[in-house]
Amino acid sequence: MSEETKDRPSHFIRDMIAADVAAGKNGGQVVTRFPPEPNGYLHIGHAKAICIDFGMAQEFGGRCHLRMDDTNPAKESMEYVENIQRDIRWLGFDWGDHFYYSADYFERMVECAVKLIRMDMAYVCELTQEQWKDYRGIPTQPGRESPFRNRPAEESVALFARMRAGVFPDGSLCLRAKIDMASPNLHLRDPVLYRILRMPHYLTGDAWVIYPTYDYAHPIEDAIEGVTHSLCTLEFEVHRPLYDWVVQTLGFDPVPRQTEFARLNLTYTVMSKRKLLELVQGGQVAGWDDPRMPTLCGMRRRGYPPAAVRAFCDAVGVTKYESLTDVALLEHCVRDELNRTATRRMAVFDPLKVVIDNLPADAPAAFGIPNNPEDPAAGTREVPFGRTILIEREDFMEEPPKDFFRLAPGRAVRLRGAGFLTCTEVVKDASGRVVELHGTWQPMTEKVKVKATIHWVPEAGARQVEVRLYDRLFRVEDLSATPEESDYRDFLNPDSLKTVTAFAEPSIAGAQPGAAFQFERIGYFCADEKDSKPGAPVFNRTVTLKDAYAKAQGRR
RNA sequence: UGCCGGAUGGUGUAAUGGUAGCACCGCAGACUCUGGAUCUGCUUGUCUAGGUUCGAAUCCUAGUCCGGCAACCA
Repeated sequence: MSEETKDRPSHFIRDMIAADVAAGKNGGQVVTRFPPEPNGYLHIGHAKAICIDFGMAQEFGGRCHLRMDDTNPAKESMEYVENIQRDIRWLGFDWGDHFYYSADYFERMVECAVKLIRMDMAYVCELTQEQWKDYRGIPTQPGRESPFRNRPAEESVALFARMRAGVFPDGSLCLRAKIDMASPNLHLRDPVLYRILRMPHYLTGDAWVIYPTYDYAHPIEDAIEGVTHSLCTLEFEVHRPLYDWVVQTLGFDPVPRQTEFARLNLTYTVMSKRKLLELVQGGQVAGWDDPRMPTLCGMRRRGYPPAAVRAFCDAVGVTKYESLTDVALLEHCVRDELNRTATRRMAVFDPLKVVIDNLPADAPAAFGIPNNPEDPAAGTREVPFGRTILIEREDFMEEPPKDFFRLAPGRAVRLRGAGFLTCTEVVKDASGRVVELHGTWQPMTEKVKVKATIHWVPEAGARQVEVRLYDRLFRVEDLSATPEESDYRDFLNPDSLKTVTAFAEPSIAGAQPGAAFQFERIGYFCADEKDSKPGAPVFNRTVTLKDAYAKAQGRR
């Protein structure tokens, strides 16, 4: 076990693999796989699976294959394949040379199918889907055997060959396993192995008109690749007997072993490729990589560091309990990482002008302020100072309550990295709105006793930047507990995006796309990787900073 | 009411017959050139009922509740 993972709490899958390795199973080898279907983008739920699949292999000195589970050409495409690869690399995992497609094995799967037929373990069935529904039976009652179940093997072999040759229309015939029509497990009631489907496959084009089903293809793929531990989510639990039937009946040795764990659910979001696709197509979000999306590309654009996502996946654990994880845990992991790594800058979102009346001629024209107080190695940057500065409007109150520590008439605060400011005069317009403050400045050497430090920006040289303030996509915590007759889209948060203009210190102009910042006292932001232009970055709010004062206000 | 699986504070997760712990959230305080971070402390939990045992979250029995399964989807 590697250093990095040694002190992590264990879970049942790690324990199982450790026991297998200790027992010398598979020669002590650990081979896992992550098998996405390329019909959508990867989301945070997949991140959990990726961390488990790749993480277990890494931890036990094995390998993890990346395999496109592309046995249904209907919704699959190369665009998805490429983005899946990019997102996994971004998350920090590498499959080396072990990249595969289910389509790689199509020919081999046909050979296996013929073998099954000749073993009298499969047959070509001519029942329509309607008829089959009737033959299959229901959970509480056994099904009936197909009239085609006992046709001679060679007849099935011939029909199967003609199926492949495109002699029959879509859906008219199929190849079924011959297992047990009375099984209490529906998946064992002569499941379909191959269906006829005239649909171009993004990889094989129109080379095939028959496609294997997941239940048949997956175990064969695992077995061919030498996968030892086939880890998947709970909904495949009832498929496991079929998985085992396939690899055992075909005589693979050794056989891969399937183990299931609970998928990840997060509060305030949906985690289904179908729904995410609908949001994209319906225009409720700007695309798969909209920063509000729980997709990996959305989180990247939002500014979530991959290390934070990995830390989160470690933190949620691995069990068979279908839980709903509080998104606050994810946000905690993001803050934790960004606090250590993000470059500090100052930006004022709702400016209030302050004129310093006593600024001496020899006052510093700029201050060197640390880029990251948590990391001295990050150095400092120069922030120009001058007679007129901008402060946050909410950092001033004309009549402050007792628990407000910031600027007020006659009161002093520290200006971040730039000495002290005392408010001497409040200027209002005709409507009584405060439009300007006057004050006096004292250098930091004077050690004025203050209870707060506020951020500021020099009026001259301040850069106006576009900032997108993102909030949760949905208004309700648990979308699965929503009324039956409602649609998840009814619960979209109308305030999930607000675009504002902020005034930032001059150095912000040099922000590189994708770079992470903390705007002090406000939150973490990243320069948008798509919309930023040289010298004119656009920012996405990653997550706010905690704000104890605002929280206390909310309680009042 | 068939099969498979699951239930530990508000949330997530440990403890595998021997002091129910950790993290997040929340609350309180200390500290602080970010009302951030950090540090300290606190509240809250073994689904129910029986049983085995010196001792049960853990083992047994019977219930309850929740999730999944009846695509030629994955």
